[in-house]
Amino acid sequence: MSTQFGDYLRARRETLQTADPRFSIRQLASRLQVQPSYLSKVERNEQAPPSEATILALAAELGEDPDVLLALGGKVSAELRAVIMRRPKLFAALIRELETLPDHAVLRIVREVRDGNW
Amino acid sequence: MSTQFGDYLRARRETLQTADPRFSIRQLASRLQVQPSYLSKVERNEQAPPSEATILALAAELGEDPDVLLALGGKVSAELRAVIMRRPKLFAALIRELETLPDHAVLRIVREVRDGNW
DNA sequence: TCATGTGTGGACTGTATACTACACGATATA
DNA sequence: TATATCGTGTAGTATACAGTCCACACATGA
Repeated sequence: MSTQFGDYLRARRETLQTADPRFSIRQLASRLQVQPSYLSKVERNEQAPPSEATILALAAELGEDPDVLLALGGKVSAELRAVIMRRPKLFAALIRELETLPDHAVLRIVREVRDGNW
Repeated sequence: MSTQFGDYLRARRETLQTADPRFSIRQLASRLQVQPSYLSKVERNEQAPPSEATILALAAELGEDPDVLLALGGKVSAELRAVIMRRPKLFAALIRELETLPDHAVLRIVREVRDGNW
């Protein structure tokens, strides 16, 4: 298992906690509407990463990028999946093509599309 | 529910069956290593679409595009998800940017990347 | 010392997923 | 008229997912 999620979450939460007691497991769990013991287990990788909805809430609370946190949890957002599934052939070809392309090249595409050069 | 999957599958299989008895529910199910009653239910949308593995086997048997069939089943392949999860921020930005871009423009990107213009 | 807050342990739960097993009646074939 | 093949109906199942619930021990501050 990607034992990453819990470690990452714990590190991030503990950092925030030093400056703000609202980031104790208990208080954070309460805002996420889950049980503290559950969150504790997730942080210690005793429990698989939460659902997409909970991870998104978590990202919002921790000020993290939702897509990154979802990826750490082994997920891709339903939103992105929906975009792909609308034109599966097209996006499958694209993603496979870009798999090995370096970051800066992909970013250039993103920017050019955004600037309307297409 | 996307009542599409079953209809599509049934139509495709029946077409093939007219020319080749190997495409009866029973014989096809046998090659897929599932029960015929299960496949029958899937075709009549009485049962949710199968797992990714079974859909991929189905696509191979029917000569269909795996990504398209997966999409009809409401899924995105683990392979593509893995590519996204390796660079979630990058691919999330890209996919959202391309969401509304017309097919031909996306295809142009695919071709240009393939031709090494990046 | 007592209330409050902290993290954690153990057991259990509801729902979904992805099927199987077996049987039935209809149809076609020999 | 056996035999085989067809599609389908009913019931049941194993596993994973995404948590809950309650209890415990420790620490801190009033």
